[in-house]
Amino acid sequence: MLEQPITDRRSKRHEATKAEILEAAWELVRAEGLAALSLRDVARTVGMQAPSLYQYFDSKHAIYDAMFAQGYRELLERMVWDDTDKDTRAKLKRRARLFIDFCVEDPARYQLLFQRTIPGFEPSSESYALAVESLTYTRTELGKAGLTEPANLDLWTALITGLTDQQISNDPGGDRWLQLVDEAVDMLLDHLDTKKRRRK
Amino acid sequence: MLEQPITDRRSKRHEATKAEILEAAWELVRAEGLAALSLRDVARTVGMQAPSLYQYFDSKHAIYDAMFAQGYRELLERMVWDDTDKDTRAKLKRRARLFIDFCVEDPARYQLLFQRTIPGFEPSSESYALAVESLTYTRTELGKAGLTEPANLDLWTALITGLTDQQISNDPGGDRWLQLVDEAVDMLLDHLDTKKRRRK
DNA sequence: GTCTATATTTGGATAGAC
DNA sequence: GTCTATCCAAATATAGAC
Repeated sequence: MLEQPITDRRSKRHEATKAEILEAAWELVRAEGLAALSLRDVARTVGMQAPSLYQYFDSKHAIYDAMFAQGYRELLERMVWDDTDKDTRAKLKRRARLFIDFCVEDPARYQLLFQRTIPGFEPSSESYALAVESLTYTRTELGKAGLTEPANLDLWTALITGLTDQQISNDPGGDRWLQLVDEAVDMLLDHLDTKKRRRK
Repeated sequence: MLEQPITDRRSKRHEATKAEILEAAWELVRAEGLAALSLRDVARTVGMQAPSLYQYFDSKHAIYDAMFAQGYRELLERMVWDDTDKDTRAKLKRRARLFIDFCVEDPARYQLLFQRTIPGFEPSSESYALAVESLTYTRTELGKAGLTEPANLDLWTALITGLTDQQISNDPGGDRWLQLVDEAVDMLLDHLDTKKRRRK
């Protein structure tokens, strides 16, 4: 009897406000840097007073945690969306490009998801599960393309994150390293082909 | 007449204390994370009160700046020290290994020197000059080994920082990506050889 | 050159009124 | 659910005594 339609409407409003708060947090983090986020700023951006935020998030870390989860959900979504079958090389190049674009378009997010830089922050197990899922998914995809050996997967991740890192650190907004993605993937695949052939 | 020997002794002592402060800062940063550094902690570690530090450094950022310079001086020193002539491939492998070891052995220093993560900190022009010098030196060395084209140098830096980044982020204390350094360098050099041969 | 005392700011978080 | 008021802690930095 207490469960009325109004409850749904309320919780919907609640979720909407949470989303609004997170959007403000992303905005600030992109502008001021990940570590510079403050609750007062977030509140001001959404037109609230800081204490009101506690109706939606238990702490500042809870906000980081929600952003962490949101980031990985977005990445997973893009990967699944992109999942068409095609020539292996072309597919791997697109995969690489998809990941690098995702990182480069929002360095603050990259920092949050892939680097350990906020002192004291660790994702909740629920959020962390999303990170694991995205890693597993990537591994499966690479496996389908013939990249199965652990060492080869490690070489892949090193190459891709290296391009990402350099692009973000040394040419933000440009494409100096983005241009090299296709060549880099070819280099890696050629290398693995040669390795295989030699072993026979 | 005012320049007496005592002045030298005093300034020597002063420099020694500065060095002591920096050593304490490194220690803390390695233990607590780069961003977590506080003047109080530094002072306590060297057995001082926080305000006394201002006799040696104008601000917290000045400490970061001195650490930044120290880091690059150390890197330059190692690079020059390692500078023996030898087979090109072996030399490049050693160069790669030297850089990656330098980064991996102190992730906090890596963060300070190569990533932009402390909000508001920018190295002074004197310190930045050391960063440029180390980059120039590296480029010269790679040039001697035949790596001259900008795109190829960019591919090199991407590969090396990628290995570094993965080793630090995903296997701290281990050698999962360190093991791959030689293979990665071979991969890159083979690729460049092939490229050159094809163009002829 | 080091200290104590303190100013100042900032920011996370809580209590309680409305 | 939002606010005001406030607490508390931490941290940079300065003033001035010794």
